[in-house]
Amino acid sequence: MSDKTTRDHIIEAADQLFYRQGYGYTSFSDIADAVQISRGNFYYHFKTKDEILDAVINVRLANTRNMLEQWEHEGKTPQDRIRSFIHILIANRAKIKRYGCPVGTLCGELAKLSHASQAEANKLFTLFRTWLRRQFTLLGRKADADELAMHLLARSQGVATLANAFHDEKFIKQEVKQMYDWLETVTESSGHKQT
Amino acid sequence: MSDKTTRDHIIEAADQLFYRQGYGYTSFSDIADAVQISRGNFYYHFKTKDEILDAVINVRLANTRNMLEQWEHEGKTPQDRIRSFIHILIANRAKIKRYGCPVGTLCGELAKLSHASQAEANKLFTLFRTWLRRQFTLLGRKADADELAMHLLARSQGVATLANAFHDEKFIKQEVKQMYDWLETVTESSGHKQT
DNA sequence: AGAAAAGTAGGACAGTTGTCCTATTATTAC
DNA sequence: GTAATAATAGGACAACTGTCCTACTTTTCT
Repeated sequence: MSDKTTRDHIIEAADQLFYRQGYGYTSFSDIADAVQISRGNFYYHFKTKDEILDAVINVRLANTRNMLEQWEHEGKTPQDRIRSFIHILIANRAKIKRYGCPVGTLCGELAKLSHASQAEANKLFTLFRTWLRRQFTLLGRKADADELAMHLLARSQGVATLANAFHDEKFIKQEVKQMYDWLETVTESSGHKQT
Repeated sequence: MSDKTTRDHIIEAADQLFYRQGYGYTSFSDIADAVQISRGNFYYHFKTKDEILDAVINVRLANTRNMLEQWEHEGKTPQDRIRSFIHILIANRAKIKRYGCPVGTLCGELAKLSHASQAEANKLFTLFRTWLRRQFTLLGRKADADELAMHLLARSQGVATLANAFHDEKFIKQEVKQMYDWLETVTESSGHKQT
């Protein structure tokens, strides 16, 4: 173990810093300091800042895929799996309170920057969207599966944004409970046709 | 009319640029160019960048207060007034698609920056929250008025975030319709419990 | 052991940032 | 009309940015 290369350490540090401070406010020096490496050496591993960003996004994409796959295996029913998604708000509530949602804040920042990697970052959203859509389809809501997926995604994003602004963890719990309830109603009416 | 001082023009330009590009990515030069003023003269009106930010936030606070007051007068019922709130997602859908929510993105950025004006910016959220809470109270939902207000705020934020990421206006309309429906259910159950 | 490759350090570079100063012009007050 | 004040322009300043180069050290391979 601990076979991580310097490159991996850089990506890891950048990942954290991009989340906590944002991409634009994180400098080469910040990352170099965190990894305890000289700024010169840095250039050996990454030519540009955009290259680091791409690497970070790719790592996040890989991690997300793994997480979704695990949920897929762990959850016996689509409801269980969707509950796993909702639960990340609880599991990460402390960080969300301080830094917001890693996906939402990154995509938001890159949008303002009109950054070239915007599309890549949005794939993180798409990953969740597609996965959720599949779960809702399995739930018998094929017709509005995507709508439901987007709805749930949006609610998660809203919760993260407000929890961050108001520094309020209790609000997260409050909303998560409502999301679980909402999921029940979706499940119940799954055979029929109702919202 | 057109009695706006140079100072006002600066604030106006900064307001726009902060929304479109974000606070951190907007430089003195950007604003000076927009107002067609030299960077040197700029310093005469604002000593620091933070001063401009504070001025912009104050203008936004004032505008928001006016807007809420207008809704208060226009709407005959609390339902009408809350509908006015929901409707801004529709009215501003083009800008939201491109730049996200002005309040949410600013607060998010300042949170990452740990900026001193964070609390001031959050007052924008509080303004909506308090106003919505009052409307829900008038609706007979005194007990959970704040909860409902936060819920609606969160949903708006989530819609804005995703509409921005996916560049999707149709999603806004879709969710707004659901929010109107949700408001109906909140309204219905209000009279029965208590008046 | 010695050669080749991989990794590291330190600093140069030009550009931009926010801040600040001074000289000059426009406006106002008496 | 002249003095005082307000407003503007242009540029200096140090600090920082991302990028890039070169010299040095460590590791790997034969």
